[in-house]
Amino acid sequence: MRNRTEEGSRRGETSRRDEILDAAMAIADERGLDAVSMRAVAERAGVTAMALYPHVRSKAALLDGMLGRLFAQLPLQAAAPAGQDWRQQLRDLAHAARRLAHRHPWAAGLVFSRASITPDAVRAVDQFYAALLDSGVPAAEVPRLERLLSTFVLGYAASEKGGRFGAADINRRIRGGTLPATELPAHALLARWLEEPVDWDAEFDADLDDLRRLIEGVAARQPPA
Amino acid sequence: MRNRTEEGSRRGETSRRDEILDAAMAIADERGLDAVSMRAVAERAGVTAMALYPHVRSKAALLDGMLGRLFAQLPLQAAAPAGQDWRQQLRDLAHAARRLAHRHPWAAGLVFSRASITPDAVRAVDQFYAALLDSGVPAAEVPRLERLLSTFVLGYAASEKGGRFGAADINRRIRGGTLPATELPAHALLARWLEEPVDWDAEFDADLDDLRRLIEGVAARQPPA
DNA sequence: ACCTGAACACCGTTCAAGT
DNA sequence: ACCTGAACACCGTTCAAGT
Repeated sequence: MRNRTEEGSRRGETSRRDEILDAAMAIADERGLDAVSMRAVAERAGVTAMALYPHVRSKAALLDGMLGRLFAQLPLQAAAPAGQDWRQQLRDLAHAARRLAHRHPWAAGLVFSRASITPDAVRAVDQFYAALLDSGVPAAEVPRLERLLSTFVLGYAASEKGGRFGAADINRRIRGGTLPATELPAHALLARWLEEPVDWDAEFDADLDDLRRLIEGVAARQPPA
Repeated sequence: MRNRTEEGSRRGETSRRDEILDAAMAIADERGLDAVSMRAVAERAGVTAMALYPHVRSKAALLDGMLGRLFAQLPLQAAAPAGQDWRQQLRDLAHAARRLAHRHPWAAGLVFSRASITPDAVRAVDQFYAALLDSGVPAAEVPRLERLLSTFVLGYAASEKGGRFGAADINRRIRGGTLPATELPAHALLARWLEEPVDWDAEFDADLDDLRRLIEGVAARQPPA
């Protein structure tokens, strides 16, 4: 039933469910995830809150549906032409995921808090698997490396948007404040580099380069068949 | 003011604020993060909800305080004797963080959604920095690699607890269900390995090994001074 | 200084009732 | 089949009032 709805939406038939998810995503984009209440979504969809329940089982299901919509956009954005270099394919997927997280800041945090396994999410993972298989990594290692890479990419996006990385800029304040410098010897040694502002785009690319080398290292551990 | 309270608590003086945070963490451990309401925390602390506000500015501040308490336990658990091998130090820190996330499943998701920069969190980062400096990585690269590693470790713990990794077990169901196998060519090739249950402890260790090699690779790019 | 009671403007969800 | 109104048991937070 729900599957038919999702498959229907893939063929361009805009269902009631899709209208509800669109309303919820618009509210999250404009006013944050906390503003997404059943009542607010309903008002935007031009209906009462209780009218949502036949289309989304619960608020949790609504949040899962929002994530599902995002994943649906991911493989399209990456749009990897077959036969492309696996390095470029992985880079494109990683950049597409980060771009999506920038456009929808609520998404990165959400992805860690629910097991959202929509068909679209599986399709994106399949592209990941294909690129890793191309790299020459042993098949038995592919699922693990996909999880390693996707965990990093999603975690990076979530850290940027959630503010975890913001801590870097405040290190100086803390260091000069409550904590004596003797308690933070490594910070003292790194002071010169901690005071420079960080280029998050460049850092993401540098990380992806190092992770590509990690993959090549795993591939080299065992000669390809 | 707040700093005096935190420093006080480090010296064993149990403040009112600490009692409140203890109550909140106990509720989160027992009944999940959603059960942590101001009213529930107050009841457990033997007081009305409004009496909390002089001690924690808001519910958001209460959540930050809970994370702060967790970070306070992190460096102690790792308890790195000076002069220990940097590889062992990083492994210990990673394992301590994951153990903490297992004991308090609500924490991993929370850490990505707020910029919690308590003195204790900075202390933990300092240990990370120190180990990376020991590895021979250029100082300019240390902050980036600390973020790369901590993002992975926290993301891994959050994925385990939040259910994101659970998707692996369900891949079969999806594959046999709504999606035609032709749309998931890489899943088809990997079927043999996707059907085996995953040992998450072993996978975490394998990931840490690969990341250690990544660090050694960065260190080797430029000869140490 | 610290706590309380009542109140305000919200939540997610159920259920009987309408058409 | 689809939607509504009223209701239930909650939220976080403010504020005047108590001691």
